[in-house]
Amino acid sequence: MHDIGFEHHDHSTCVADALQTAEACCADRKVQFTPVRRRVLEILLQEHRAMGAYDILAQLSEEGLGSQPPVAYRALDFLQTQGFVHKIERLNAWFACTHSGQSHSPIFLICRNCNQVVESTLPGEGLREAANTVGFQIESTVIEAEGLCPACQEAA
Amino acid sequence: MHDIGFEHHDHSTCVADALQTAEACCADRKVQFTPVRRRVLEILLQEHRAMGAYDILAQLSEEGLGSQPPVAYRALDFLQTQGFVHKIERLNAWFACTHSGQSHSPIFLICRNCNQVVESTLPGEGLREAANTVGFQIESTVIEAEGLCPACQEAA
DNA sequence: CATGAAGTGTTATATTATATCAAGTGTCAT
DNA sequence: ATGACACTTGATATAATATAACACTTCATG
Repeated sequence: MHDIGFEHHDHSTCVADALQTAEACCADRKVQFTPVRRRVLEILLQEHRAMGAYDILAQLSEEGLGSQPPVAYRALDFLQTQGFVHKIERLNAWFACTHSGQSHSPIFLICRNCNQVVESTLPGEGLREAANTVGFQIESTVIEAEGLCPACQEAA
Repeated sequence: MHDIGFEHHDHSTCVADALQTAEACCADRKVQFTPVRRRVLEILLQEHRAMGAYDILAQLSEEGLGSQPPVAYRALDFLQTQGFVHKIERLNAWFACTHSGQSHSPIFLICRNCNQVVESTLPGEGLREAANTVGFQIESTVIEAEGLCPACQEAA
């Protein structure tokens, strides 16, 4: 039993479960869940924290799974596209998704002191309320949406 | 008259106005609105787009206002602290605030095609609704909050 | 005039991310 | 089976973003 997230959490089975979910998901979608991709996801699940690409690369490298940046970035891009990990823009770091498989718009609560990250979802009421329910004290927020502006929608 | 934001906008006076607001604000707060800081804000206001720190630095450099990265980053940090510019994490770029002086939680709509950025604020209803009102089509969102988790609040 | 706080100049370096080309692997239509 | 293609990986190089550290100046103030 470890402290994971902002509360106690039994971490012993969730890594294996999440890997299995991802594997099944890839089979469904007919995309390849290769050893490197699997291992990168596993590392992020085990550590259960936001990790830099180069932290992950260091682990891969120790295990002979590749030692150059593109190896890590490709795997991370793949996992992100499949929705298994998210990039935390504020930290330039990556985080294993805790709702893999389900389509969702995640929000992240990042502790500036211990660097712990918790993934949540936006309830109807808003970000402040989501934070309140877990006792998180917000100091600053990043809210950005990417898409097409009206002019570019017309042009397309 | 130029197209600024997602609609027509008279840009001729707003740069000067914003600079004046910033100047007054700095006087109030007894912080220094130095030439470099002023010029960086002016560049961002004039361009009215998200710019990389090195784009700004290039302009400063042409004008003899400093040629090394720290010059730009220091000015940007200052302007951000004062609330005159925001960092767009998704783009690693900086954007002059369109609501300087007022305290606010900004949200940003970023067009992936033309790279135009519009700053808005979160109305009661939420991000989707804010986008809808200006005709922006959201494809992905970044919602991150930084602060203190419950454990670190206790420790403090 | 000594002192300290804030700002700038400068060198060096750290950190994050991508472009590009070569080579291996599997699928599948012919 | 084999040639064409899509996809993945290996490897080299480099780009882009950001910070550490130290020297120097300026200016307000005790």
